[in-house]
Amino acid sequence: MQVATSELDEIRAIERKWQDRWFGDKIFEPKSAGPKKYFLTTPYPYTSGPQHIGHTRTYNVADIHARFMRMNGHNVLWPMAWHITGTPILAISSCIERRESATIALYKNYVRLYEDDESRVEQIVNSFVDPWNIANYFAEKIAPDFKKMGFSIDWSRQFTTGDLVYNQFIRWQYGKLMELGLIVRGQHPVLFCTIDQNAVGEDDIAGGDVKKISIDDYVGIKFSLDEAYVVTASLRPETVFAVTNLWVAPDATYVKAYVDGETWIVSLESASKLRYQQREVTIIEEFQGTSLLGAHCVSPLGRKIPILPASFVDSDHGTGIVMSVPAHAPYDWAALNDLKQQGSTGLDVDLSSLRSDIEAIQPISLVKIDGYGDFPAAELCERYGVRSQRDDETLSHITNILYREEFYTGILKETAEQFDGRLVRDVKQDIVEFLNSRNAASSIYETSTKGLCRCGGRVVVAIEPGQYFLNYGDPHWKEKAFELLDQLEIVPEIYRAQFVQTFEWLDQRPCVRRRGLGTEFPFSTEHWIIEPLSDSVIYMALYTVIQHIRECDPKRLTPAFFDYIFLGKGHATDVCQQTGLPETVIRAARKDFIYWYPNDHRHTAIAHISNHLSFFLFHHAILFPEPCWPKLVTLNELLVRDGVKMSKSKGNVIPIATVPEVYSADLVRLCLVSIADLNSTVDWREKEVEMVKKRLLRFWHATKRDVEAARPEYNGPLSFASRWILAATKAMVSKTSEAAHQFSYRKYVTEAFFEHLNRVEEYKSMILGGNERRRTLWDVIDIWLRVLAPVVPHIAEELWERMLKSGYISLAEFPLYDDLYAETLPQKGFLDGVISDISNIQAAIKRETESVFIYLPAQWKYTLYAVARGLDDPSIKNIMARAKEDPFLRMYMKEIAHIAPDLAKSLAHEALSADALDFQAESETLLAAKDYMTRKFGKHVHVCAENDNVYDPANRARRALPMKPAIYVE
RNA sequence: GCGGAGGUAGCCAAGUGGUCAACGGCGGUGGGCUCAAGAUCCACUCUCAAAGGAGUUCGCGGGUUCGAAUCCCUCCCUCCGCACCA
Repeated sequence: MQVATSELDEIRAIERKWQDRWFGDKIFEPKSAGPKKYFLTTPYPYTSGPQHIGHTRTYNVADIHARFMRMNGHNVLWPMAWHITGTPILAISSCIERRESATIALYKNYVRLYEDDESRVEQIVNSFVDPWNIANYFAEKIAPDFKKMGFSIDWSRQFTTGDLVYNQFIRWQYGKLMELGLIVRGQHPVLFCTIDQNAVGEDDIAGGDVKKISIDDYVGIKFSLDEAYVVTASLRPETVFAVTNLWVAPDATYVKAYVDGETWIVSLESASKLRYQQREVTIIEEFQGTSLLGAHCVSPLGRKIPILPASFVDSDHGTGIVMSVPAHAPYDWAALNDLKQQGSTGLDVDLSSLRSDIEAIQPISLVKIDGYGDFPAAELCERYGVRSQRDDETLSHITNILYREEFYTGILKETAEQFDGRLVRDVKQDIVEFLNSRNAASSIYETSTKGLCRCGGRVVVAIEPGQYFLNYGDPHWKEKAFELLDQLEIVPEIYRAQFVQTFEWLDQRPCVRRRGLGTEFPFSTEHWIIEPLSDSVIYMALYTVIQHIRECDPKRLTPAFFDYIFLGKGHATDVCQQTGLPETVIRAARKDFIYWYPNDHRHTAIAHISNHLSFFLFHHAILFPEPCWPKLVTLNELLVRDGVKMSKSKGNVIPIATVPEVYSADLVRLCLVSIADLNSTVDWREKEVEMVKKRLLRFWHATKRDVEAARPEYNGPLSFASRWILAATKAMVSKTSEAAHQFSYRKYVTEAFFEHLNRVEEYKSMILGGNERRRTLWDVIDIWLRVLAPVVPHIAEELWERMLKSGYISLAEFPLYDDLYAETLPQKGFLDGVISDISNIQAAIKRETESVFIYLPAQWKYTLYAVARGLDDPSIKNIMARAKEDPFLRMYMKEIAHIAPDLAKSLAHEALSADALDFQAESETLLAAKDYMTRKFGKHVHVCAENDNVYDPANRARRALPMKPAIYVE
């Protein structure tokens, strides 16, 4: 917001003017007919709040490309709709209902972007207790925001994923998947709120966006104690071979309970959490942890081990009972150490009766890892200076280090009996089976960290019975998906590997949830809602027909109808009879679908590769025939601000709604593509924006002046400078066109905007005025504006109008490349070299000078160069030999011997010979630029030739070489 | 750990076999303009030399090549994804 704004006012007014005209005239709503159709899609926004400049990056790339394609004669359809499915909107709604101040403040700020009246803001936010109001409010506001960016979207095809039409469409999709046997049922652990009695997502968890909670799959290991099992929970079951004792928290409450018919001893908290995991739990008695102390239980391996107290044990984690493996677990080592040096436990427990047990404990070494001895936990505790089990931070840090090291590189020792020599990471499943064979293992889920639901309830792991899954692991489905992927073009191509990776790894995935907005799952009497990532994968197809069916009675939109329009199954007349829909509607929908599908191009952010985009491809592969498969996916990286990720909590988000006030649409559009290529992060920095703004204004003011009058009359000859700028403009057309086809829009704007602006300014300093210049600039601008139009359409449109052009530049034809005057390009390169040499020399001599003499080399030197270039092997020896054969060159053998070494060297550089000029071209260039150079250096510039008997006091002329004339400054 | 991307001058960042001491921007220095500031323009901004020159540079270390920022190998470091979350 540091950007000074007033000088942009004129641009902003222009932007509003053209947006009104474009959308008023509906120029971005294509006819469903004609050659070269181009169907482009981008994600429909999730309407839980306003869009920010980060989202804008994606749409900006899409828009620039859409505009480029349109100007290149394509019939472009780029529609937009609104995603409202899922729990986030619901979560916000319930926060507002609970009058949660942070959420209310946040949403008031959002609404203030659009409303001036504070009482109205209040009223709108209050209405958000109904989630539909949130969805609808932001859907209505994001569209105008996109218009303010000038995005060339067809707004006539909007829908939301909560519309009845959409629900029918999704039911058809899931009906198909069901028929194909791709939906399966199963049990599945989820995060669950104990108050809401519902599954929770990241958005439901307090601080869930910062502190991620995941589900850990623990192995419960049963230790016999009389008729009961003392159950521990471990992520590393192999350590059962090195267990020396168990730890309990003496102050905590434990229970003896029937769990699925067995008697378990676990903490009270654990018992209640187990109930959520489809277990039958009946508590028999409660007691304090102290009463377990000193008991000896029997490990699954038959070892007798004592139960001891430890203060680090959390009764609310796992089962509240910990398997002690002092050799490999830093906490255990520290706790054991505390006990052995009595008094440092920090617990009010009488250890006297446990003394002999404690003394008897010896750590058991189990895992071999490089760089450590038998007891890595001990080594790490010493290295990090752990004093007691209460050094929680250090212990948790070194536990992580050690567990990772042991898990990925550790090898089990003979202590592990039949698992001796196995890699730790490979052995987990076998250990579980081994324990199971002794009825000593049981699966227990626990959250990775403790969390609360926004409603205040505890988040625990629950097992949902009868969850529906999409079976992405189905071999036939996978095969089809890979087939599609092989044909799919991906830009930037580097992301293909991530798709392959995702495709290989995709397996069963839950596709319904207990709550949220969306489409009810059609094959269950229970209440299941198809979740957001599962209902948003083939909606592109709906865009092609929505205008025909929007007004239809949704009940008539049966599977038979969708089968016909999307798959061509059956006959229109039959469908008409079955559904009661007008046959014209059915036929028109089918026709439009056939015209627009496939989705030629989908552009989105890389975050979607491992989910949305892969699902998009999977579903298309199985539901649609090959000709309807997507053709191209392009991707962009994310956007950060001053090196920091934008997020609500950091308060560094720039909403699109503020763009027209703080910046300008064209400015933001230009910045977003000029800062970084698709495959790198855009870092939004005000300084850089400021720089781009200055250039943009410079372009605007200069070009505005250049097109002030009508096209000037000029029929005279064109000077070198004019021919060069025309050729350079055409070369720019060719370079940008190529860049656009490769989606290198950064290159596109660098070439078309920044560099060309410099070139035009240089041209203006080469030729000061007159009709030739005015006329040439006019012709340059005519081409230039059309190249810039996709990026800065508003300014381009305005200047186009001021040039008295008819029609929108947005719909004009992209300029074509031709090579008229192309010979001036190497000449200009030569001139630049000479100018830079003169500058160098001038800078080096540091004294007042008046004149510059440029000496072009003698003709024989050009001959020598031409001869040398013709050699297969231009070595010094060969050059000399060949020169000797030439009667003309033979006269200069002494000089040639001097030049040959450098010549041989420079000929190794292929490029030098490619743009070689002859004497004629070089002298023409220098003479044409003489006045320009004189002005530039403020000195008389003289162009002479080496043989002229010319003024040459320093005897420099003899150093002249082709492409490198001699220079004397006096 | 697996998979992916990347490490380039004070900072950001282009460049993927020779036109590379390496585009561009920021920052810095000097200068023009101005009463002055801002804005703007010009020059310089690795080291040395100072008539267009030389040397040493592109994470570390090796290798291939007439020639490497660019290709190959070892290592070090950073970022992203690894699921039920949009």
